[in-house]
Amino acid sequence: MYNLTKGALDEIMNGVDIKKPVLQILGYKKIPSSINTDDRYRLLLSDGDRLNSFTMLVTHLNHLITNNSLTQYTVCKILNYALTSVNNNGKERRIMLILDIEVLFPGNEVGYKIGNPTNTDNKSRLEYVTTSNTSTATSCQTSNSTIEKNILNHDTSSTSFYINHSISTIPIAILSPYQNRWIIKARVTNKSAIKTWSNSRGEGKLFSMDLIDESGEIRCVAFNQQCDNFYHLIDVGNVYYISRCKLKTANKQFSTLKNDYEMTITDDTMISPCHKNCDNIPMQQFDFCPISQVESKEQNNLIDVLGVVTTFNDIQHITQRTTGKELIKRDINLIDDSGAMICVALWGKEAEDFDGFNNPILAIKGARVGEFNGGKNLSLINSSVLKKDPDIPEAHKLRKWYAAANHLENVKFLSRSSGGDFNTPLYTFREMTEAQLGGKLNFTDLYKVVATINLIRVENSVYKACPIDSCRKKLIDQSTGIFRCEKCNKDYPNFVYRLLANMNIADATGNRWVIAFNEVAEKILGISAQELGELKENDNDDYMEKLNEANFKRFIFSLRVKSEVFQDEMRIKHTCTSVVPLNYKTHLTYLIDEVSKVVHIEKLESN
DNA sequence: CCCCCCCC
Repeated sequence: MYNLTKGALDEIMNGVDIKKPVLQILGYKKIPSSINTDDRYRLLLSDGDRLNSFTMLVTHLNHLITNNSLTQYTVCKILNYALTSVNNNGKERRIMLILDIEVLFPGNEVGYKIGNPTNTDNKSRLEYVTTSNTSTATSCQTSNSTIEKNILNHDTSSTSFYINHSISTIPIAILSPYQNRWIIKARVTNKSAIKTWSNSRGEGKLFSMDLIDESGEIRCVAFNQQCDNFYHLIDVGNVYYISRCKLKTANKQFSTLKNDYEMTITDDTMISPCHKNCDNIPMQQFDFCPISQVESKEQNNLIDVLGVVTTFNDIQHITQRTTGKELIKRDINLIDDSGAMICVALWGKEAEDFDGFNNPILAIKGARVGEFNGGKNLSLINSSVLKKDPDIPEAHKLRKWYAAANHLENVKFLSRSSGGDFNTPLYTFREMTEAQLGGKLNFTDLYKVVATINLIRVENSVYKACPIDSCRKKLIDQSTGIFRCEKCNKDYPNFVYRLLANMNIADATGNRWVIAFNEVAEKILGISAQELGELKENDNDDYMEKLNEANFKRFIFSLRVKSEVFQDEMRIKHTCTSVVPLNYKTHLTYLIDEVSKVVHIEKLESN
């Protein structure tokens, strides 16, 4: 009824590569773990003849235990495993590390122990084992040092020396601070730039890289001298033999890599390129989260996404508030077949060099989830990896999806920019009036309009305001260096400049008088309230010129309609709540599904 | 030994 691969366990423990053995689970045990590390599970396996409990599940398969997929009597196929050894009270013990497993028959369906398996004897553990297949990597105390000398002291030109040898490497998944004298064979999937730091504990430089093999992944950091020694030897995408790094507990806060540890390069570390038999070492691994699901992710979560670039903004120069540091940022919009679109922030050189034309596909590992204006967004952080047009099946699938029509219909926009609100309609002035008359637009509703500034009223565009945050009323200048606030009923020696831009803006269908205050007015005028106030004080011509510069500027205005009674007359007031500059380079990120309308307006205006 | 990820 159930065909187990009889005799497989003994053979596996003796280093014979058994392809996909079928085994029965007779039990499992949680291995006590230290704080901050994942639990490890040890399985009791049977091949029908023999029992063996020196088997371990790789931690990223722990969910199979917790979701009860690997219960007693389960018959499963071991799709991939690695043989390794651990130090067990001074004795070397071979361990079968299960890297991938498929349940053939659930335990409750099988319901009994197959055959009458007996304990394997786990002796002869120190003999050297050759393996022709690197998937059954082995580690053996006695042979390691010789191999290390042979392979790692060679310069890169003579790497062919060891290519066909069975090098005793261990899987990344079992690296721990308690393992020494190991070698791993791993692919570098990401390499940071060299970074310098300076703090109370000292200063220095470092670079880090992400390493991956069949069993797992780990971050590796090189400081100072080692940073200089190794930085130029490492190429992203290549496979290396790496030995003798120091392991320490990883700080999960800064990395998405699935490993409890990270490693530091030491004086003794040796790194040697491996050019052959690397096909089994995986490339970058992603765990893509559908964009629609980002909505329910918590702030600061690190996630992987795959999406098509629909639009991208110009770079922005930003001053970091806390440090005054100049930052370069670029926002791009990603869409995927989950029907959602999200704004992703790139920083620094990555932002500067980014080319988003022709709708590239981006795979991003470890982007940070942020919240703004009630929406969600993503931001690349130091440890994030950005891959453009990756050659992976998911990307090809997404490309096909994007090439088909309708992908921008019914898109859910997860991000809210400060400029435009996706939820507000884009109207022409005529449409806005019709909407009001038709009862579609309430008097408190926001709407957007693409318009040009005809004229800014010069009078009162900048004024001296009450320094009290909650007041901000226009002060009466006593001409004695004392300013009176009638609202507070107080005199102040100081004031703050505030802006009030009273503008006439027009599109092809009409025009309106609108008012923009402070931050929004600063954006429109391209000058801070303080600067404009000083300009007005010092040089009226410069002040006038600055204001006139704003004429004929084009924006997407977000406007709020408000009615008020003024001198017994009902008036409608339009307040500008935000603006997005419209220039030929700006991609209208927030207007994806309304681009045709913008184009339509532009045509009208050019007539 | 480092990086807590920037801005609207």
